Amino acid sequence: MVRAKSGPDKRRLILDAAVRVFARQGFHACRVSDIADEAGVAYGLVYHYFASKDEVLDTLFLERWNVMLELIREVDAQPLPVREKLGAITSFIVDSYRHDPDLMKVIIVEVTRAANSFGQTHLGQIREAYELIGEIVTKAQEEGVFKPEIEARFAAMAFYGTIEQLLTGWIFGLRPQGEEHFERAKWLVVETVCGGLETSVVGEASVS
Amino acid sequence: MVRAKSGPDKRRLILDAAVRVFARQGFHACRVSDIADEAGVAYGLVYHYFASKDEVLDTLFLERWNVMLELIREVDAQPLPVREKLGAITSFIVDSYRHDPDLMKVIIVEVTRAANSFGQTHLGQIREAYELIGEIVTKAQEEGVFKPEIEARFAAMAFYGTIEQLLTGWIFGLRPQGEEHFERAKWLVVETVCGGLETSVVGEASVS
DNA sequence: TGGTGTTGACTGACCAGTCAATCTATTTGG
DNA sequence: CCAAATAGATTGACTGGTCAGTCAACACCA
Repeated sequence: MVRAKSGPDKRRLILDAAVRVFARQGFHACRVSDIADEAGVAYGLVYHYFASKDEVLDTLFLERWNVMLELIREVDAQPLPVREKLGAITSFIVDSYRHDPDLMKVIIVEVTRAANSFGQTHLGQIREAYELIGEIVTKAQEEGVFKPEIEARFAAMAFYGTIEQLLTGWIFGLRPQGEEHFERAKWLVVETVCGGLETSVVGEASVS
Repeated sequence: MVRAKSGPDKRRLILDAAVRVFARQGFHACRVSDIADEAGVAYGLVYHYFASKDEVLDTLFLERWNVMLELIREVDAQPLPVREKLGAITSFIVDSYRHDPDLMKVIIVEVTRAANSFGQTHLGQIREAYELIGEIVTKAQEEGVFKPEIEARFAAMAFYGTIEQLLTGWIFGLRPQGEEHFERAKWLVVETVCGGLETSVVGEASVS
């Protein structure tokens, strides 16, 4: 249990391999042997570390999601303007995708689907994120920076929905990727959600 | 081939049963025999009307998605303010959910979010929706109603992402449902996406 | 020597898709 | 007006292949 010093941590090896395989073939379409092969490990070892194929996916999701929840809590605790708080969260998620697109693909594509069949486990985690973001919005409303007529819960949903759709666009290859796009996307998300699509200036419309 | 007058159209029966079964158990988790049983029809008949289990899902998705694309085209062609155009689209999708939640659940959970299997097959259709909404945004930008600095494609994505997240919330029981909520949601989507979350008035913030 | 890590062949269940037979309705021709 | 012929609709038992999970044995370290 001490798992001591060196040696290629096989458990980690399996998890990382699973990410690649799930991303490439999808959770349902891949076999456990694909994961083992990808990890360069015997079939049975997967079952030494995980109770089932499902548990591998669960682990991947929870590992990452909890890091995100922690980040949101930290951000929320700091005395920053809403735009910066939402910006920090957006930044974290976009950077997560930049750093490991496969993992984010698996989380977004496979877990939402899984929330259907097994595990209210994930639903609880997802709800938690909603609520934390909702609190940030509520505070902004109390400060008078955000409109009171849009419920905080709904606002949180719109914010998260925009980000998730952004990642989905990247995952499906519907949106351009690359350093510059990632950075610009961060600004776009915050600007769209906070400022809206309409021109805020009062002046009349000008046509070319 | 004439399929003439009456008789319970078995093909339709199978499709409707499939919606219920897919919504309840998920596409992968259900058996073709479940669909046949639910439809009160022999196993083999499913294969008389459809080439495969996949084709049943394909059919369900395309049937509905094409109606939506048509609606968007019609709305776009009319000379209405952007808010009303986006409102009409939102309305259509929300009403689709109200009318047949199971079907929308299947479309969103099994197709729209399935980047590997079905999403890939229907990328064209999904992209089409993005582009049509993008055109609406572009026109609004030309009229000076929408900001030019947020790319139309991104705006379309934020809009669609918000709606999809809304339905996802309903599907997984994370958001309250019912007539009043459906109607209010329509307004909220448009107000959030167009007007943004921030208070538009210039005055300073007031603290309680 | 005991415990943890590691192996991979094997099994038991499951299920998509096939197919030959049966049924039902419509058409033909006598 | 009816019988035979034709074509589609409907049935469900069966097959072939797949794959998650098991397990008994072996390797390596303390």
